[in-house]
Amino acid sequence: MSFSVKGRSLRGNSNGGGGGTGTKCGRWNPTVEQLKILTDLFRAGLRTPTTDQIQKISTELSFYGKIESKNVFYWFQNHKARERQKRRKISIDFDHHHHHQPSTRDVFEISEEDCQEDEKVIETLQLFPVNSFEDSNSKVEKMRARGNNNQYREYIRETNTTSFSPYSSCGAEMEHPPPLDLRLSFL
Amino acid sequence: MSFSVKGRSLRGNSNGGGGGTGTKCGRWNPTVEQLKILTDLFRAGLRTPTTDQIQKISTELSFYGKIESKNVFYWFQNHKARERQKRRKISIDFDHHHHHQPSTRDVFEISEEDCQEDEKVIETLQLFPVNSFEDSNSKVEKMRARGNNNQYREYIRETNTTSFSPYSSCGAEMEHPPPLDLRLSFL
DNA sequence: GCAAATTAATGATTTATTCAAG
DNA sequence: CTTGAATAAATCATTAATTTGC
Repeated sequence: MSFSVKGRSLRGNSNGGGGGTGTKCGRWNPTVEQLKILTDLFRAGLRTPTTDQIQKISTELSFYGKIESKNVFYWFQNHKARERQKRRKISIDFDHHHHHQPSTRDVFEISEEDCQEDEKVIETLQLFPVNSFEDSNSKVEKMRARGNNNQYREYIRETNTTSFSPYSSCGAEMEHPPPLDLRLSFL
Repeated sequence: MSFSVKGRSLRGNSNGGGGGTGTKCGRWNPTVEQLKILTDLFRAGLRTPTTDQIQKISTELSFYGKIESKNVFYWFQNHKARERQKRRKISIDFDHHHHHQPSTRDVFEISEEDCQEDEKVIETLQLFPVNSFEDSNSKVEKMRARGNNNQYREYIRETNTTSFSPYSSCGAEMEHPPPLDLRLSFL
């Protein structure tokens, strides 16, 4: 019996420099902004940045807090792996599940009318599961027709790199980061 | 505020499935018993029940009132999401309260790394069928079950497995449902 | 006390992701 | 690159709580 006692210590552990206890830095801890940018890059399709890209990202993120190139490298490594892991687990469960039970997906169709005045009526007949093996094909077809989400992945987020950064010029100290769309253009 | 009173004329739906008393059908409204069981299952670690688990749960809960599989599915989806949401909000408040700085850890925006989803501790749930004398306050928050897989989104449209309770036909008198400890064993 | 009015919960849908197969 | 599968997040919509004026 394994609990996953994953000590998820409550937040607020402002470690990595702690409350004035010396200058010792533990491991890198991304700030919200850093995390947001990294996540956006990931969503934009970036998975394994090149050394050059890592360098640029690191530089960009350094505006929001201390960070090293290796942190960026590790982040992508870990994030990619964990996302995959998550999906893989689902797949395993899925297979396992279907190994024990046939898909129940294409069974019946919706009967919006199971709400009825008199609860006495025995709807059991309609509701009885029954084996819909012979009919499954048409049902599946219907499902397919509806279920397709033709949403193509949006790699295009980066496409909007209009190559202009109000911050790139002049050495003015920037107080606030540019909006995301612009920030992503540094790559 | 912010309630969009959208036309959709009410069709005089008085109440949905409330406790097995005469009803029409609005949306499903869990009875206390149903809610208790669902909550217990969630506390026990169940997060994303499989299709067959949903079916069993639904059947079990039908002893207490009308219910459909999809209700169970939705309940877990919503409950899981809202627990997560709640936790996230707490974190934010916590951080605000502590004047967190941008340079420190700032994890409230889902960082996959801290936000552990439901792990897989299926055995835990399935192996402690009975004897779950849950005092409903133990700190087994870490326990997670991952029995998951396919989501109902499509399934629900094709399926309409209303579990009918022997009670829903009123008059019929059946033995009272078993105590909770036993009830949880149906999974 | 009691409903109309308003707010809080929460059931039900839709949308946006991710990985991976084709 | 496209599409299939399976969500989780965001949102919509309806019901329950509650507040409020009488």
